Amino acid sequence: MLDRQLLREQPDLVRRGAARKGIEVPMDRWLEIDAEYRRVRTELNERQAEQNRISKMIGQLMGQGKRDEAEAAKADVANLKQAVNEGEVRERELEADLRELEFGFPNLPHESVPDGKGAEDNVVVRTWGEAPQFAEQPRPHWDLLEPLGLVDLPRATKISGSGFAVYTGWGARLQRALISYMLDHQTLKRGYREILPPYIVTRQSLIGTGQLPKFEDDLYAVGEDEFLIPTAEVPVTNLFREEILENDQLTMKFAASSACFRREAGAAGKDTRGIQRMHQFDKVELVKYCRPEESYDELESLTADAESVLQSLGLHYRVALLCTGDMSFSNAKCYDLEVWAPGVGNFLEISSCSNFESYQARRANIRFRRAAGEKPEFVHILNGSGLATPRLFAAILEQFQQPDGSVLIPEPLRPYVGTDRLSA
RNA sequence: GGAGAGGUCGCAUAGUGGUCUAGUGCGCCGCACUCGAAAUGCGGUGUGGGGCAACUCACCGUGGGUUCGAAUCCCACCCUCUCCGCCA
Repeated sequence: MLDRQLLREQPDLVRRGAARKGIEVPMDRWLEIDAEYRRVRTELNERQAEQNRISKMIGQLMGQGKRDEAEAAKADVANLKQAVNEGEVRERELEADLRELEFGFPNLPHESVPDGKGAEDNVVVRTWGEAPQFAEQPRPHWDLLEPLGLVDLPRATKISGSGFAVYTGWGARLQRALISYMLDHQTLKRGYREILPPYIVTRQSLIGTGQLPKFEDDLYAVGEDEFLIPTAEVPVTNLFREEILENDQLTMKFAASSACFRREAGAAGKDTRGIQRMHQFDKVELVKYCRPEESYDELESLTADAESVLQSLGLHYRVALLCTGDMSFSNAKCYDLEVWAPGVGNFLEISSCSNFESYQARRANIRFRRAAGEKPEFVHILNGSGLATPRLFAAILEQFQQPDGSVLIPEPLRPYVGTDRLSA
């Protein structure tokens, strides 16, 4: 959601920003309705004031026992009452029309975001580590999972359908270890507060973070108004919905692990092999609430926090700054972390670190007050995966596979997994 | 799931149809008094919207309704608490 003041006063800025994302917004239509809305509002305002005045007078007349005059005043107010009712209906319609249009306005890209059409125009801003060298062609993770007994995909399909994984034995243990390791890392070393959120949220929460009303088909519904979370971002960002925070509470940093559920309707073709794209997966999500002037510094440090997991495990990766054409609807700037998968022969997207500025805060009505007596302002909200487990799992298998078919566990992970090597 | 009680301005409370544009206490902010503080006194202290402004409108869990007028009456729903049932 964008600021109405901004839409009103700088429509060209909004139009241009949306155009950079390849979206044409109905700006003229919005301005037209807004003008009408304000006209109706002002007129309604005056009529309500008049009605209140007369009603108060009737009260006084009744108190003085002047019944006839009171009855006369009642007759006078009848027309006014009808006009007020009609005005209220009209106002509600216009307000709903405005909101509907506003849901279709994307967040505007930050000036530092490069223009572009799609993934090919993203800019790699840095690369960390070296790609491990192999004497022979390294195997993709889907060829390693079964021999090592880590995942049972056929049986997962049998019990749940395609797009699900059953982690077995050391695979299940590695999965659990990754989550514990990342949570410990982010909470103990990077200052995040741990959150274990519910996996089901209401429709209202999904509107707050922007998945609804546009992307209902991507979600698993478990009732009329309840849905499985597609990411812990949803419950964590909604924690402070409709609240006004104190200035000294900011910046707040949360690390939440959860299962994530995504239907991704019709997701045929891309990245379907192995465990790269699942309907259910685990993820540690980082969420920050901060003051507006700090959000771009916070984006850099959030990205660094997510990267630090990969660095601590010694995984080769790169960071891409997404271009306007590849970034999502509601963010203003976004870095993707891509981990090297030598078996697949590609970098896998393992984290997206985004600054939403006030876009989500405005939808979810999350504000803060700089000092007593001052007007509340919207906070800026950021989030990023830190990290998603299936692709991290896959990258570890591929980067640390050995000639004998075993996989070395990175040093810091060993206490969590309970072994230094996975072998058949 | 059943029965009962309840949801009012940060907190606590008052308010059962018309000076409620919601009172009072606490807290908070400002001012006065003071060398300073405490105490005391005075004033202020919610959110959103419209208007250049004076000002005004909406909001007493949410949504409807009755009425010239609703915190107050009616209907539906949500949530909290207590008890009962069921359950990991």
